[in-house]
Amino acid sequence: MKLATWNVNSLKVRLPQVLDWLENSPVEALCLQELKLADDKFPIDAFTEVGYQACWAGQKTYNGVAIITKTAGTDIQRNLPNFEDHQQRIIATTLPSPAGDIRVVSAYCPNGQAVGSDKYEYKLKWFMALQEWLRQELERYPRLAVLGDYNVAPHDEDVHDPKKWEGDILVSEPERAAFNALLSLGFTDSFREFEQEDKSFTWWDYRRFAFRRNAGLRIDHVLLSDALKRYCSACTIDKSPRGNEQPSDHTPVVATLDFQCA
DNA sequence: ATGTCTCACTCGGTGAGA
Repeated sequence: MKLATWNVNSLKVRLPQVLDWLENSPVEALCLQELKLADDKFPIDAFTEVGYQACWAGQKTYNGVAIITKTAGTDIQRNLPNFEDHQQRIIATTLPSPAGDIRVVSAYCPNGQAVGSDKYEYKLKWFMALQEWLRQELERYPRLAVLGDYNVAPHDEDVHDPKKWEGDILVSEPERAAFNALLSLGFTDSFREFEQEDKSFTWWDYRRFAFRRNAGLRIDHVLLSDALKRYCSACTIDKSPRGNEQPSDHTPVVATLDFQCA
């Protein structure tokens, strides 16, 4: 089975691309971020028409997350229970798998704007709360997958020009420490479990022809708990939607779980 | 290059956020 994540930067604009992508890349679960639409505007009918179900936590204008699933999810959780926040950045659900139930989280971690800003402080606090919550989730659901836009490039190899970006937002040491603290709970950055091309990125600024120059960052990740990692046979970045008109500035990341191969 | 894209507010130009 495949699990995927994609920051679509407006589901209203990108819905045809998402439906097209699902048709060509069937997955058990597709985690979406930056829906930028209110709950009552979520295009649930478009997904049910093509055989998918969904759960979502929407918000007007900004943020918003969803999980598009083949089978109905249970035990749906919106937002971090331990963090007072009107911004919709988390949704989680439980899905059946051959190895038993797996817990899937779609996360849109704060961007942080600039190191030292109010939004940066919010980002670091939010990550602390995410860490505490995931620690509890892991106890309850050992098979746990956390997919999303983390807005952190974990290592210099995840940055097209590490010197230019040094200490900047998305790569600063406190942000990387917050990301590593999640891994310390017992998660693996599944992309790095496999051989990958140099300069593999998931996000490119819309400006300055960044995609054409491959001036990107790898900030969208699939974190798998130890109990799931053993089934993971591949993790890839799918740049194909960049060939569309009006592409998102992020591309999908897809992890394959093979329950025969454990 | 303050570079582009999206949405809100409101019908066109500006501000916020990424």
